[in-house]
Amino acid sequence: MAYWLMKSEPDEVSIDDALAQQSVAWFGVRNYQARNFMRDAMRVGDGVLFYHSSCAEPGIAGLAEVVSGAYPDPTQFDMTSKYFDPKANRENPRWIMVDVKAKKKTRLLSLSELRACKALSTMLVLQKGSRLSITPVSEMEWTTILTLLNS
DNA sequence: GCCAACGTTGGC
DNA sequence: GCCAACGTTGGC
Repeated sequence: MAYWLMKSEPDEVSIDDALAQQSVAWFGVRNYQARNFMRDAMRVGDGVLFYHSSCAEPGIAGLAEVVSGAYPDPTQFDMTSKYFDPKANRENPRWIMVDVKAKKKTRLLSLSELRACKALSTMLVLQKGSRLSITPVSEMEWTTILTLLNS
């Protein structure tokens, strides 16, 4: 059992949008490191911190769970999609995704609050210049965040 | 909209 | 394999 932080732009898929669906297909990841995390390390049942990025109030907005293994992201083949990749082909897909099920909306644990918590200073998402949309979260970080959410 | 930081591309 | 140029991310 591992833990992850996954960024979503609430204008595209917010925690409310995700809760309204049975599960959310995490399409659109176009970074090899993030892809490799999904492909090589994620397992069904892993815990997910649902993070709102590129918005007025960035931060953790909910809890979710990985509910599928990795499979090809169809938007790479869709010429009308902004995620279309001309170098991808069906025989050898470049980009994959997983399905994520939102479990609950939490209070907004803002970026500033995360930064203020010393126990969370190791979080990859808080490192200077970090842009990865999917990052592993340690068990200690996960536990600390659950505690913060209940306080 | 700005801009720092990072990732990717492609010529050499 | 190097590295300049370009594109993207994402907080502010």
